[in-house]
Amino acid sequence: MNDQTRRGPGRRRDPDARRRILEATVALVAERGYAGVTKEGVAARAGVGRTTIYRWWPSKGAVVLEALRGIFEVRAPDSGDTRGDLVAYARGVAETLTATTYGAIVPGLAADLARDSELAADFRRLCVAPTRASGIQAIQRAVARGDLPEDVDAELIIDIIGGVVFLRTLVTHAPVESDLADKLVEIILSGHRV
Amino acid sequence: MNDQTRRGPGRRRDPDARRRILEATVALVAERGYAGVTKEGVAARAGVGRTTIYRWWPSKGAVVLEALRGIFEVRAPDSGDTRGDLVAYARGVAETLTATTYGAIVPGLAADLARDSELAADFRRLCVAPTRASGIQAIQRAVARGDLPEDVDAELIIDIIGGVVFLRTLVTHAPVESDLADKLVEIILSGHRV
Amino acid sequence: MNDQTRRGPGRRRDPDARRRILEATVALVAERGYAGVTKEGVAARAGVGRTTIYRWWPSKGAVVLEALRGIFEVRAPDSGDTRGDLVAYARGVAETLTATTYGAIVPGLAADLARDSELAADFRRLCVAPTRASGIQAIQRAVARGDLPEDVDAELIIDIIGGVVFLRTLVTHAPVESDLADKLVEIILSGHRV
Amino acid sequence: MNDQTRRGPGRRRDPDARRRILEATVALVAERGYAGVTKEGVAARAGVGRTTIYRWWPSKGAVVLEALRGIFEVRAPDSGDTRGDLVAYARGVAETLTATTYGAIVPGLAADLARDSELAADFRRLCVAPTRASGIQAIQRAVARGDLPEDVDAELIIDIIGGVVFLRTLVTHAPVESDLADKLVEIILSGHRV
DNA sequence: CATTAACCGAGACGGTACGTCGTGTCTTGTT
DNA sequence: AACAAGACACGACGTACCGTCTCGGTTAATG
Repeated sequence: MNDQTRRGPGRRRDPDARRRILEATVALVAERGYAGVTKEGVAARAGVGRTTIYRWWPSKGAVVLEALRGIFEVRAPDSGDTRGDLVAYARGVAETLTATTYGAIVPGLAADLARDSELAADFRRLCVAPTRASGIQAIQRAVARGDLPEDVDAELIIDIIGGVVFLRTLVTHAPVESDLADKLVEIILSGHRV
Repeated sequence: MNDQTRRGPGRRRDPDARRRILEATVALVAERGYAGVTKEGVAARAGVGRTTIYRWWPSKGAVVLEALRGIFEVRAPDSGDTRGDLVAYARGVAETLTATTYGAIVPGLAADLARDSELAADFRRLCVAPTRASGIQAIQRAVARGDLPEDVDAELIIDIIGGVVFLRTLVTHAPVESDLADKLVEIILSGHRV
Repeated sequence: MNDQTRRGPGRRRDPDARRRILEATVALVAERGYAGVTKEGVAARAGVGRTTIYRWWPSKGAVVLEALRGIFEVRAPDSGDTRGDLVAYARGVAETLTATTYGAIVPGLAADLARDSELAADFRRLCVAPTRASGIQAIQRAVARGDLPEDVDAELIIDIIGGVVFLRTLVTHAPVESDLADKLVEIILSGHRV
Repeated sequence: MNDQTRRGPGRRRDPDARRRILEATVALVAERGYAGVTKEGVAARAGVGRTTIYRWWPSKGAVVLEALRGIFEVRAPDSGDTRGDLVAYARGVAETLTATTYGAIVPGLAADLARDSELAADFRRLCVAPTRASGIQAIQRAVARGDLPEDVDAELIIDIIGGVVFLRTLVTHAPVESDLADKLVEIILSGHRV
């Protein structure tokens, strides 16, 4: 989020302070969930002045995002087997979304995203886009292989997979069964039978 | 949510106070979004003591839920045309989720749902269940008509429709195109071709 | 500063909280001087929410004023001996102004008075006026007795006494000798010899 | 306060930086009063690093003192007329103390003087002593002339003049009437009638 | 018909967190 | 060596809400 370029003379940013802040954030999210994270608490836990957080991040969401962006990563394999690749992708999405930390973050974060479009853009860029891109590539490979029609709406397929898991996790709190991935991929492939 | 049984001698609940609270809540949600609603603000706007809110609702989410549950209602038509009915349902869902008020509420509310399972249960019961039930009935009629196989996973179909719209509205902030409903229903019906 | 009149229904002001606040203020002034008093510190010491202080006093100066107004009290005796009464008054003023607590407060308080005219008015009304009035009465008795001319400027005499002590205490930090009162009164009486 | 001698190799003190700091201080005192002057603000206004201020002055009071010491200067004339000289001196004191800038500084500065004895010493040496010395000389000339007795307490007379004006300006906020100087000198001279 | 208790408005209270400002110390690179 | 720039930990500020609590009033069924 911040590069290491110089910015005129003066004391440089202290990488240790930033590290402690991010670690404290991770710990607090794990312990108390997104709502339980406060700048006050992070600063205290990190042994850092509250001002330092304000200096580098505009909002709580931004800190959490940077601290936890690593967890939002799913990659579709490239095995040559369309069904297998898509199922693996769907399973990855389901596992990530139902994992403890993710569940502790996303609902609260989503609320902030709705009010902070810059944060939302960062979230999409850092967390959503790479995963989606990986899924879309898998679909494009399937098209190349002739397993899906050329005019397939890859975005929509990705959204179907993500949407169902997202909805069940965050809204209906319905279980994400182990065979959900298979069922979804079955419908998607059948629905696009060439 | 509240019965009208007597409760000994003394004054009964003042329906006017409740009404003013709910109206103030609606107004505040519209003006400032879910996060902008506070018990303090509602009480002030409603000309009501803060205590009165505490007396009748356990949380801000509960007030908002009661004040706005009416907006969460989609019903699938019963025209005899499976595709038409499902498209109408999908369009209804999309329109509701993209409507101003809904967008102002759901992200914040979802954050509270994640921390308050009672509120989550109420939300599902009052807002989610009726809409889902209507969609499921439409699917059951399609099965009866022979348009969908008997072993169709109706829940999953409903979740596909809701999930895509939900995801795009709240997370990816992607546009919900006018032909989304058609595309979704096409995939679903093709994916279950008997 | 606040009377005990009703102000509509509701929980009444808690006299215990106010008492604890004022006591903590006195203690902090004694320990650390006026500049060492902070609302934060008072609240912590008094075991009180910071808000409670903000509710009842508009500024730190106002709290200190209420907590310590008792110390600003000098009364001229009425012995029938003009010189004796005035000397006693001057000695009282000198003793008060050189006393520990007073010295710890007044310079800092004076700085606030310069920026807060309401506070300044309260200070004059509560702390300055009664003492001055007592001195002026002594002068009027002297006039009645024929010890001072009828057209004497009583205010000026009071200000000479107070001014010298004030100046030495706060600005020049010069000692206030034990015979200062006698010398001052001598000059004043000689200067108005009838 | 600082000489221009060399001090080993390296860059010498930048007189321009000092000048800019003092000018910025004067401007800020005029605009916002003593309390409105901050090291941060001075540095920003002067286009100077905050460190530079710390290097040369130990406290805000010291900067203000150096920036504004010129305004604290009253000199008694030497006309040969005792009454006239003393009245002129008293008028000068009154005018200085009631002048805008002075009023903006002294109350706040006095608060700092009470806590910083070094600053207090500097203040007395630079601002108070010369003016007092001038007044005392006028009194000594009066004694030489036979207008005042030999054992007159010159310090006390100076303090009477300064004290009354000081008290009215800073504490009672009473007006300093145009004939105050005459009245004071009248009392003083009558009080020492030889 | 008087009692009486539930309900209501108002708001005081101890708190938590916010975002801002200033402080004094420090570090870095430039002149 | 002096300087600008500014990062850092810290402390205090004034504000906004929170959840709990205590009042005095109103009101309507019950005794």
